[in-house]
Amino acid sequence: MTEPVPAYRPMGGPITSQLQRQGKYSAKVDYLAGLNPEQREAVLATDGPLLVLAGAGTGKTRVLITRIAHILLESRAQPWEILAVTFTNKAAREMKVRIDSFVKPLPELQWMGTFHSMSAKILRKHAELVDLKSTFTILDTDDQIRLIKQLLAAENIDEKRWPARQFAGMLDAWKNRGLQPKDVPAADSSYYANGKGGRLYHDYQARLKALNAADFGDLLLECIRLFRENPDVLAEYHRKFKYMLVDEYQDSNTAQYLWLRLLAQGKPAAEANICVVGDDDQSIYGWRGAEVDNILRFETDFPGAKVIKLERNYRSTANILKAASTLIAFNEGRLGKTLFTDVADGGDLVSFTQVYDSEEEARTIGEEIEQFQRQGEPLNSMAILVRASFQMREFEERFITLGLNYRVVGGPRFYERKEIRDALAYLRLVAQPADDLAFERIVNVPKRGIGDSTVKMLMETARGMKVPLLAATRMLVETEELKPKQRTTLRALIAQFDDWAWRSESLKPYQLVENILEESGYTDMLEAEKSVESQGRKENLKELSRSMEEFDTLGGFLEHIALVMDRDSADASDAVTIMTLHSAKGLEYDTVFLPGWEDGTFPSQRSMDESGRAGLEEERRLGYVGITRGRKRVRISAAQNRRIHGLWQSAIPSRFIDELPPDAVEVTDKGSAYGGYSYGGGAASRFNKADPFESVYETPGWKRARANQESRKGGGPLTIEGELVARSVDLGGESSGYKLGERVFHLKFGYGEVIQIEGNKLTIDFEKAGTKKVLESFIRKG
DNA sequence: ACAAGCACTTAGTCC
DNA sequence: AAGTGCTTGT
Repeated sequence: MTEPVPAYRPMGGPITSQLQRQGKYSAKVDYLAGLNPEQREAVLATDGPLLVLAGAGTGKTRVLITRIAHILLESRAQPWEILAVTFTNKAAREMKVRIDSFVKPLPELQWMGTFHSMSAKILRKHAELVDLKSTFTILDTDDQIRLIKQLLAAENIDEKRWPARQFAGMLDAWKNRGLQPKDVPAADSSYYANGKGGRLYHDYQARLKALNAADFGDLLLECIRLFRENPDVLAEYHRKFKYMLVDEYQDSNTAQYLWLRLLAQGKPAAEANICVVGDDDQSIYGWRGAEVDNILRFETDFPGAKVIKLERNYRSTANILKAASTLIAFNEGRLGKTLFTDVADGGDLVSFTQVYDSEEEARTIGEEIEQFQRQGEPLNSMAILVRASFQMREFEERFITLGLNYRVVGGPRFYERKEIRDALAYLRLVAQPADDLAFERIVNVPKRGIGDSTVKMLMETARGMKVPLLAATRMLVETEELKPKQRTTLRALIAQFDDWAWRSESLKPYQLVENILEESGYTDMLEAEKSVESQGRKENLKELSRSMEEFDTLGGFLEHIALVMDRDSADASDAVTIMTLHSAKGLEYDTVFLPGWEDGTFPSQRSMDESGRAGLEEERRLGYVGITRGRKRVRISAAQNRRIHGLWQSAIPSRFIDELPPDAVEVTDKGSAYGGYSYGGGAASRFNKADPFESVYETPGWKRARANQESRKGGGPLTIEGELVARSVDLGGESSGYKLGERVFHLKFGYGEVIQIEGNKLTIDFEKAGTKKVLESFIRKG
């Protein structure tokens, strides 16, 4: 394994220019120096399949980058012949930047990016082979939901009983598993809306084609279909990609796995130049369909694959590593890596603090941050990592009062704001006249007097003539069918769009959007509002236009926003970072705060309810990810009281606290003075057998999950049975389960008497609350 | 066509 | 506590 190290190539001089002329690269530094033997081996083993199991902070990214640099410097491949897939755009961007410090000239790695963006790129080239045009729109979750709602309405499916979100979730799961409509198992497809699930999927796909659109899942799925149905296209990419690298392989789902395998098939499995890097202990996307099994079976898929483990941690102190290792050891079925460090000094103990409520938590952390700041620590070296984004607000509010500079990563998203989405809808419709979802969104924004009935007429015409809404409108305004007022309005709107489309050829995207906002009356609408909010909206739109300046084409910009939903990445100011544990993966900070370690919040109750033990283990890995982000200091806290859905709930510290090693953790309890739950034995309390939550698997959530699983095993598709029962309860209509004059009880309004029945809606004269119209499902017999 | 008011829901993590 | 979507009133 000690292969000879290539000689250091000096920079500058005639050699470099000669290399450059040949399209070759030279090293800026001795890039192999400083790598440990395992890392070096992982860099040099360029040919044949390679699995790198890299624990947190073991220099995984460095290995990937050095490996790419090595391939380029050895002239084994050109930049465009290297496919490097990451899971986040952040990771891709970071790698591009870091490669700059190794190699010159800066190679243009056009095939480095997320699975989704690489797939989109391939799909645009061959769109017509999967019934799309190369200008297809990428739908986000919001568009997806609206589309599903339309389908549900068309099928007369009650959206109350069968929420669109639920179907979106199922669609997502199918697509993550690489299933086309025809592949969906019968049990799955019969689950939703009394067996309409499968057909809805089919209809949904048909609608996407009509809209010339693809959702996130399609980007991969349609790419897979493209490869399968067009061997010649696939062969083209086999020839193209000489080396493939995959980061965070433990997070790949089945569709991504299939996608990769198709691309790797250009050579016999044992000769495929594919390198995957991952850490089973950091698998935190199971809910998104990630299959840890992918990493476990790599050696089977690629026989003779070399496996290299990276276990030497360069990031954290011994105490932090000990805390993380002890916690993760509670999981079963690991590949079993053990992180170690050479540094003798253990460093600061990991701290655990209990506070009274989330407000005090924000206050305490704010004070600590200010203290570190006074000691000369830059704010950039500190981060607060939360389980769920609703926890962020409290910190933001506190930091605003303190005047503490902070930055939120992946919080309330810029591109999901209403005004931004409106502006984007205008742009989408200009770029893509078949984008009916965009048309519907803006046809009456700002208000033009185009109401539901007019829109309905447009939609009927569009459906009848099988053309997009914009085209249907274009025709309708030439007839007598519309009322004069609407006809004039729509005719003007069409003319505007034609004009914008024309101008989009010559104007830069940011100029176009400014014109559109001005001419559509959107800016005037905000002016007229005069509210504090509308001021902020105008600011956001300016920000949008600014962020568009770097784009030369409208299509390029729209692609960017669909796939790259992160914002102000270029903010250079010194600020504390607030983000979720999920988006923190791959990052590191000197000081890391981990608030909200309360049972139910973290580990999340829903995760445990839905996925039982597997869910709990994924939460534990999330904890492991959180702790291992810290270089010098990790400060965990838990609130005794937290407000959830506007109600105060008391909470006990996370069970994970009990799984931390007592000798690496220091416990300070700020909350006990207020009474309430008093935390007993510090990190050592896991030895206290009297603790009712001592066993992880006896908590209410776990019991519930287990009960669910039992019933599932019980036989037959649980879902059909469950549904049939539910339906027989209220076949609704006139045969409501209630009679006029009957005494009933409502959770919120108390007792009352039924005075009118319309289907599942009952009018009830409540004793205290007066007469209300209430859904049947919210009352019970009194 | 649109605004206001009300009942009911919602807050899990991301490309 | 804040947001959605439905119903009612203008």
